[in-house]
Amino acid sequence: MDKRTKLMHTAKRLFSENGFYGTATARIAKEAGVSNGILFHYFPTKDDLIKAMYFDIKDRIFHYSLGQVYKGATLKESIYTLWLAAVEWNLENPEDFDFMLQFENSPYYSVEIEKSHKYVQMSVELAEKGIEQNVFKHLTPLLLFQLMSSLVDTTVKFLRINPELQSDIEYKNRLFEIAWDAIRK
Amino acid sequence: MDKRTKLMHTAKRLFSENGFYGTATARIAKEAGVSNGILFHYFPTKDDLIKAMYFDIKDRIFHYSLGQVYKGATLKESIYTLWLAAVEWNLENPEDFDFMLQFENSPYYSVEIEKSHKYVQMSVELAEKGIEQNVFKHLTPLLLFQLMSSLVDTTVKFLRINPELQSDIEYKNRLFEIAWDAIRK
DNA sequence: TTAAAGATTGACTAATCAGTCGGTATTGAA
DNA sequence: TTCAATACCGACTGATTAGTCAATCTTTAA
Repeated sequence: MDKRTKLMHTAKRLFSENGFYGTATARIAKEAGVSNGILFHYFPTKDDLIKAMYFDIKDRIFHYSLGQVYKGATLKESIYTLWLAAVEWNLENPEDFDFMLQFENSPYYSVEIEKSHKYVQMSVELAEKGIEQNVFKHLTPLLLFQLMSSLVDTTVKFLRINPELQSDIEYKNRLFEIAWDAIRK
Repeated sequence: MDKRTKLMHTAKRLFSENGFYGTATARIAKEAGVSNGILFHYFPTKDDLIKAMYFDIKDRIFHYSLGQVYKGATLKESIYTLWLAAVEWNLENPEDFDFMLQFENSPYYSVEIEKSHKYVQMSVELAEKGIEQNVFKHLTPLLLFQLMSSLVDTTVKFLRINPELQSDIEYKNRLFEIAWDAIRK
């Protein structure tokens, strides 16, 4: 693993444990086993590091999710697949999840940043389709996506505190129905 | 306004603009027009200040919401009133809203802190009632509350970017139906 | 073989920060 | 009026922080 990646891994762990505030760049470098200087070689500022990490995480969850949906699936099936992919990815990557929540609720975040990502663009397109087909409630597509996302986040938080339910696919299906009922007509 | 309150007001503004990370205690004191020492007189540490602010905000939204519900209301009416109260309070107090989101998604936060508050306790009781009456989905009451809360947050964020919809009560009702559909049987 | 570009180091610094402290002013109850 | 508790001040400090820099090593391609 190259040093740039090592830095991001360590930073992710420290940020999710101690927050942006509580994590010194020197500590990131030290625990990553690299020099202090190399951190600023790859990321000119601490903020650059934080932003780079955010886009990296979004990319990874995007590719993971995309690999799950299959052509010819109904709209509900596609939504279900994406919902489940997001839930499971976040459960399997708790540090990424914590980091993302922190980032998205910090002053770093803006709607522009959100919209700029392919993951959101794809989801919005799907929402548009659902509205056209009269399956979803007639609301702004972006809103439907945001509602869905926040329900995914809440579901993940809940399943983290109740790990015994994580493998119960029946229960997960019931959790999906919440999200589905929220957006469907 | 006493200095303790002044400090909390200023801190709220600065934290919501620049985050916990980006806000120095000295700056809070300066912009509040009080001495540096008095901040630490009332709040032994910066963390104490942050936590005190969080509980203060939760108290205020709790009393505001409680004043809105009336006896003899149906379950759906009560939920609607609480939903609307939360949405409007957050819209009218954007700094409190931003502060709270930041806090709840930072390492400061835990389920214990959440459960400790009367606002949550009252909401959970209401959720239990809804489940008993077979009106709500049969899921953990705390989960139903958390889902509701996250839908409120998303709604508030959305209405902030679309201010022209804030006074459209018809539209707000449609936004409420999302939340209602999510939790009802 | 050479030379340029990129990777890497770690000691260093100027700025900033949370929190202290010694002292003064104000209040309120006895 | 007294006295103790509390409110308040702001200069101060020791620790920490993000970011720099001059130097060395490694890689690559001509």
